[in-house]
Amino acid sequence: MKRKHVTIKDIARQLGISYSTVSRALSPHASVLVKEETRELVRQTAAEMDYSPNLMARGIVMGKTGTLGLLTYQIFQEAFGYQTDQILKAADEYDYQIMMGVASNRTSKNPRDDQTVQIKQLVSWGVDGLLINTRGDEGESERILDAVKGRVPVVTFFYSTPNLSGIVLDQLAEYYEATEHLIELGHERIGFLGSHWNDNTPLSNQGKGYGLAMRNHGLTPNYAPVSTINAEGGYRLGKELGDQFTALVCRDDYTAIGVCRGLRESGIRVPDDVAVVGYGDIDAAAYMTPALTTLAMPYEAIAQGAMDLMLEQLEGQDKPRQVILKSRLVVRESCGTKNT
Amino acid sequence: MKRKHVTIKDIARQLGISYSTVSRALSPHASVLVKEETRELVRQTAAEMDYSPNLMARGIVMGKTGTLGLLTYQIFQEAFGYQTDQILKAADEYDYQIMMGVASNRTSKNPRDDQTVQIKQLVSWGVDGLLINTRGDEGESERILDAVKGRVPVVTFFYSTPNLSGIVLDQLAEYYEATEHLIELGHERIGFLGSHWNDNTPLSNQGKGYGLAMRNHGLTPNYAPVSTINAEGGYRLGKELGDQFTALVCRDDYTAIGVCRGLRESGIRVPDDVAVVGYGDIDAAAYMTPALTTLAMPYEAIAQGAMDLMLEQLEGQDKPRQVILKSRLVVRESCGTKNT
DNA sequence: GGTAGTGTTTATATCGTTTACTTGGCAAAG
DNA sequence: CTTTGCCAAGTAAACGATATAAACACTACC
Repeated sequence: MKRKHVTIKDIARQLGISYSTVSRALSPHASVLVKEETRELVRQTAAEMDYSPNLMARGIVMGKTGTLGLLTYQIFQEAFGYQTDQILKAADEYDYQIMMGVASNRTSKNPRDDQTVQIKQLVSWGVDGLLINTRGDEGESERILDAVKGRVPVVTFFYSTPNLSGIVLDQLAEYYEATEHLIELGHERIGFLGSHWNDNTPLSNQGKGYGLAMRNHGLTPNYAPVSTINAEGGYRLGKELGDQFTALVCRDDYTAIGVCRGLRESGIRVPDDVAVVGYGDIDAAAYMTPALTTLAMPYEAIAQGAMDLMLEQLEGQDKPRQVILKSRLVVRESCGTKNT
Repeated sequence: MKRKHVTIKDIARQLGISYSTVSRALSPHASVLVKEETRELVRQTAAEMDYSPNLMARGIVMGKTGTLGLLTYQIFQEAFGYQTDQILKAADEYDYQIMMGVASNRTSKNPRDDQTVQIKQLVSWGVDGLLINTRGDEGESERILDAVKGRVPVVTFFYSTPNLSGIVLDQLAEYYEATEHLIELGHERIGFLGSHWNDNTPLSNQGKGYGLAMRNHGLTPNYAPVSTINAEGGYRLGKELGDQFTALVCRDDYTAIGVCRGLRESGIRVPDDVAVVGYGDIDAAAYMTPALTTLAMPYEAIAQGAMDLMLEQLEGQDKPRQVILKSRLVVRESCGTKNT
């Protein structure tokens, strides 16, 4: 089974012409230089012979590939999926192909899961730029900067990364708004289900926004740790929460869904006894019972914005620029109403 | 802003040795041929100079890239995410890098969304093989075969593709089992919410399995069309279903979640009045109220199996082979119990 | 001292492209 | 009838790597 790919030389040999002519005829930049007649002939035989250009060869000589690297993690969650889909679409709009890298938390024999390793891998593959879905952890910005070493432009999105261009989701403001909404509904014993509320990572802005809103209204913040983004963690916590709170702000929709279940199994009703707010607005959020009040992230704007920043850098601009976006609070059933 | 990448020649010049020595010293295949001393020296200066190998150049001369193309669609749904994640993991296990293509249903100015176009693109990028998440539509097998033209090995997964190696999910058996479970619970007016039940696409096997189970138990199948995989479609249908059925088998979990909501809004209780079964076992399924009875797909086995088939073909085997897998029925609350 | 035999390094060809740089026609101009 | 000017096609040099063959040391042996 020989899997020989047809090359430009094969076409040239077949037609008895030089291969540079074939190259010119097949060139996407139709900046003349070849007789229309031969161009047509070449194009036609190329199609007949199932020729497909070797993009590696092209990339190597042109010095660019028309490809952007997209680095994500936890691809299996809906929010990441929506985000990825929008990025794909935005890149497509400008004729860029996306090469994906996933740096998950999963452990494997080789250290591919590491963000740094993935970045180097993508750079080695010759991407023209790097779009990085940040996770908001300690020293992330420096780590990225160090891995890239200025070889390609970088645009991050989601959590802020100083010294790098990026789209930042203002989670502090988002969680302030969500918490304030609960306060306005009359709640006082409001808990935050999340992580990193007292360190200085960008990830901590969720808890910070919540805490600020609480204190600004003379209330005492009360945090409960949920370290992973899944329903299980929320569920377990929900079962042991008791009547400690009358409202809960969650780090994500999965946790919110889990906590609703856990509360219900302990005989606590949502929203009658406890109001719940999630984050992400996954597809199920609007259709579960009770329908989940949540913060809907502006996926499309993030993707569009990230792409804009990328194009800006590809055109030479190298001063980092940050664009701040904010999720929209979608009020549904799970947070209850004023007279509860 | 010059973004010159460091090459093997730069290192050679720096060290005053020939670049072929550098190449060998840096070679991953440690099949000797270079003095340990120089190897170490080269490795070290390479690291210092932030050298990263140009994988395109390597790929072009070696004739293979260590990369597999993964073609998916509707990446934003959880099931696809889980599947992709498992594929990534399985590929990683064998030191293959995944290059992703997404052929969604979305419309864009250029026809990139087309499966055929994506396949050609991935082949052009020099992938060593193609893993294709099939969608089960008309003529898919021929379309893939025609786009690939035997240039690279192909392994499909999910829906069956004659003449191609692949992992097939036996949806007929799965839906037979789910339907039979409902029948055993005493239901007779069972409806199917899905699509393509009366054509001959692989996609129609869901409806076929349901229909077969019904008829084998002397019941009459009753189909309701749901063409997209989201909660909205199920929701709308749920609101107008009335008391037509006492049980529903759905094409996916999103539809199931939507239909539960729709039914509830019409004053119909799940599972007391209507039992519901979904497909996919997304994270929310186990934690919603009522917890969703659903078919859990064997993501890991699919990924592992697909990878095995791929390796088999990479090693020269070119006789197509199909492996059949089956989802597991996870019984939860939404289908109720015997004495309803 | 010449031949053999190792162990290392260096030239050189190659992979599939693009892209200056040339060359070969052929018509218009001098 | 030579010169100028264009257009189209051919030559050859990159691009960044690998691989094979050739060159070079240096020790060992007769």
